[in-house]
Amino acid sequence: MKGGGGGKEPPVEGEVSGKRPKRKCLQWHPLLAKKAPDFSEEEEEEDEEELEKSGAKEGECGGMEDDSEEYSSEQRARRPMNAFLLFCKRHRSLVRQEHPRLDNRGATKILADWWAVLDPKEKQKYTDMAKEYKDAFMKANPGYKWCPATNKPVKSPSHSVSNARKKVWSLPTNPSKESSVAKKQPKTDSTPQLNFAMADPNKMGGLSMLLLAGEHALTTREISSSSSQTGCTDVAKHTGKSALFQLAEVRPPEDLSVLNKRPLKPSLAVRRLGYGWLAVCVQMTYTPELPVTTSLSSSSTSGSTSSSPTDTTPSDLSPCKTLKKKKKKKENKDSDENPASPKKAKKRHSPESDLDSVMFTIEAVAKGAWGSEETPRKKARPSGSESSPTTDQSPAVKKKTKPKPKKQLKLKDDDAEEEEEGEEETNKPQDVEMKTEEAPLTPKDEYTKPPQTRQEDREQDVKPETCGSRKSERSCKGALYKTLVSEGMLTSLRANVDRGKRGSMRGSVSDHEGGWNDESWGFSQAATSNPKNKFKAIKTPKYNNECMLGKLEEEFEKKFNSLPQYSPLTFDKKSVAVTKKKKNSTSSPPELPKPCKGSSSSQKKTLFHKIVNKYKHRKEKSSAADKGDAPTAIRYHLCVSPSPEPQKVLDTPVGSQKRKARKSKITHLVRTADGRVSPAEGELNPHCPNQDEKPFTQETLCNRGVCYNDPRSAEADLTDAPGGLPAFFSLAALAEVAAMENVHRAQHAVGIPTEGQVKDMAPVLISCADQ
DNA sequence: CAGAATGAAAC
DNA sequence: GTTTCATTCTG
Repeated sequence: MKGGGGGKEPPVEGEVSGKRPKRKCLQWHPLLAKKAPDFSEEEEEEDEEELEKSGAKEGECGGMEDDSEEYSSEQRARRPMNAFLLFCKRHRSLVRQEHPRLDNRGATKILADWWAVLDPKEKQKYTDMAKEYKDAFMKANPGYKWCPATNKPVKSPSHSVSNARKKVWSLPTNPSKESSVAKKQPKTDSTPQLNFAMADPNKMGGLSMLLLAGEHALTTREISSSSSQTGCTDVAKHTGKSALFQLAEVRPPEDLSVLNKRPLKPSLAVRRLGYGWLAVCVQMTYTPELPVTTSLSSSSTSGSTSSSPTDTTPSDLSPCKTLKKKKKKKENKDSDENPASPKKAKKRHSPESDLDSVMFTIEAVAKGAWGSEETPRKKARPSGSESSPTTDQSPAVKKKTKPKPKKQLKLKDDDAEEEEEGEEETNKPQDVEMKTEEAPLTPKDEYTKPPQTRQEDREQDVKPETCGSRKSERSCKGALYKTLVSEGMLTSLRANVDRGKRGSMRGSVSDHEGGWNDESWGFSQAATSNPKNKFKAIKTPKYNNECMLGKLEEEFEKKFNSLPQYSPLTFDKKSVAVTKKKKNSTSSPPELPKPCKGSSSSQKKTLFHKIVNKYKHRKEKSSAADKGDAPTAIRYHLCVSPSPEPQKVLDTPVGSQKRKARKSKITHLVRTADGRVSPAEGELNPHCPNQDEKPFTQETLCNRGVCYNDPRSAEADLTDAPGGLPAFFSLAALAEVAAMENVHRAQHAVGIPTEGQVKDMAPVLISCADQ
C-alpha cells in the first residue's frame, strides 16, 4: 500500500511542501525495497536519508503538524484490514513464490482458495486478529468511518491526502480527549483526525530505526546523554524492561562489528535492535521523566546519519520512482513521515497523565487486541504464556524480538546468533511468547524445508555474500537491510525480494514470517497531529500517541507474525487432496493418492475429483474445514473436525458465493462443455443456481487444486479431467456420481463415512434439485 | 489504474 | 442489497 502511497505522495509532497520528494521515497522503504532488487547501500542510504529528513522535519514538530493538519482534513486513516486481507498479506508472498508466474490477481484467487480451505481454527486466528486490529483502530480513531461519508472525495483527489497513508492509527491516546477530537473528525468526514503522518511509527520498527540503531545508536548514546537514547536507556532501566531495550543500546555496536564478519548475526542483531528501538521509544514515551527526546531523537538521527557517511545518493531516487508509480491514490504521507516518525516519538515523552492515558489505551488495545491476551485466540500460544504479562508493555516488546530470531537462527548460523540471543533472552524471560511464534514458525520451517529449502539456502548464501563482500558499515547496513527484509521486518521488501528471486535477484531469502512490518503498521503518529490539538499535541499527546503507535505497531507486528503461515504445499494439497478426501470422508485419505493431477489413473478419479471439487466450491470452500488431510508438510488442523467446520461452512457461505455477479465473474472464464474456456457465466446459471453465483466449477477447480500455477492453463486442467467433464454437468448429476464414488470408495478403500459425505452432498443436491 | 479476492461498514 | 475500500502488484 504504502507503495501506492508513494505514488500518491508526489502530489502531496508538492502540495504540502515541495520539499523533499525524496523523503517520501525514502519513507517508502518497503516499496523501495521492492523495487530495488538489491538491498544494498542504496536502500540503506535512503533510509538514512529518510531518517535524517524525518528527523529534520520532525525536528520541527510544528512543521509536521502543519502538514498533518493539512492532511488531516482529508486524511483518513486506512481501514483496518479484515481477516482475509491479513491472510493475504501474510501469504501472498508465499503464493508468489510458489507460482512465480502468477500475477497478483491470480495470487489473490489462490489466496481466496486457501482462505476458503483454511481450517476454521486457523481462520479464526486471522479473524480475531482482524477484529482486534479493528477494535484498536477504532479506539485510535473513534469517529472513523469506513466510508468517507459522502464526502466526496473520500479518497479523492484530494490527495492532499497524501496522508492517507496514515495508516493509521492515529491515536488518540487519551480516550477522553480522543473522543472529543475524534468526534470532530467525524463531522466532516470520516476521520479527519488524521494525523497523517506524524511520527512514523512505521519506521520505528522499520528500517530507519534499525539502521539508526545500528549505526548511530551507539553514536547517539555516546553523543548525548541527554539524547533520547540515553534517556531511553534510563527509562529502560526504570522500567526495567527490556532486554530488548538494552540490546538495542548495547547491541548495535557489536552487531555492526559482527555484521562485518557475519552477515547473519548482524542481521538478527539489527532486527533486534530495531525492535529494541521500538521498545525504547515506547518506553521513553511512557516514561515521563525523559527529557525531551524528540529533539534529541531527531538530532540523534541526524547525527547518526551524519555520522554514518552513508550518503544518500541519487540511487535512492530510483526506488522512489518505482514507488511513485504504484499508486498514488491516496496519499503519500507516509512516505515522508514514516521513517521519521519513530524518532519523533522518542522525542517527547509525555507527561505522566498523558502517559497514563496512553498506556491505558495501549493496554486496552494491546491487551485486547494486540496484546492478545484478552482474546481467547491465543491458540497460538501454548498456554502459560501469560506469565509474562506482568507488565503489558515490557513483555510485549520483548517478546517480539526474540522469537523470530530463533527461527531464523536455526536456518542460519546458529552459533553466533544463539549467542546473541542467549544474551538477550537471558535478560528476559520471554520464552513463553516465543513459543507462540515458534508454533507458527515450526510449521513454516517444515514446509520450507522440503520444497522451499532453497529459500533458506539462498538466505544463507546470499547473506554471507552481501555481508562478506561489504566491509563498510554501510555495507553492513545493506546486509542488515536485507536481513531485515528477509526476516520480515519489511514485508513489502520481502515481497520484492521474492520477486527478485524470481527475476533476477534472489537475494534475500524471505522468510515466511515477515508480517507486518513497519509499513503495515505504521501508525501515523499523527495522532498527535491533530491540528487542533497541536498545542496539546505538541508535547505530550502526540508523542504519546506515537509511542502508543509504536507499541501498537509492535503488538501488531508481533501478532501478525505470530499468525500462522501455511505452506503453499499444504494448501495445494489440501485443496486437492482435501477435496478428495473430503468426500471420501474424513478418514481415509488413501483414496486419491496423488495429488491432483496425478489422477491420471482413471477418469473416474478425475471425475470424482471434479465432482468433489465442485461440491466443495459450492459449498464450499467455506467448508474448508473438511479438508482434513494435512498435506504433507505441515500439520494442519484441517482435520476433519466434522462438527464445527462443516457447520460453519454451511452457515456462512463463503465469499464468492456471496458476491453477486461481479465483473470478475463475468470475466471468469468458464469451461464449456467442450472443455474450452468461455467467459460466460450466464450459461452456468441455467444449470444450477449455485453456479450462478459463481461459476466455480472447473475453473475454480483448476485454480484450487489443480492448477494454480497457471490459471490460464485451464486447458491443462481439462487434461486432468480426462473425460473432459463437461463443465456444465449438472450438479445433480455430479453429485450423484460423487456420491456413488464416495460410497464405492468408502467401502472400498477406507471406511470413509460416506454417510457424512452424503449428507454434505445433500444440500447441494437439493439445491440443484430445486432448480 | 484496473482488477482479483473477502470482509466490514456505510449508504 | 449495493458500494466502498482495505492489501498487493502485474499488465
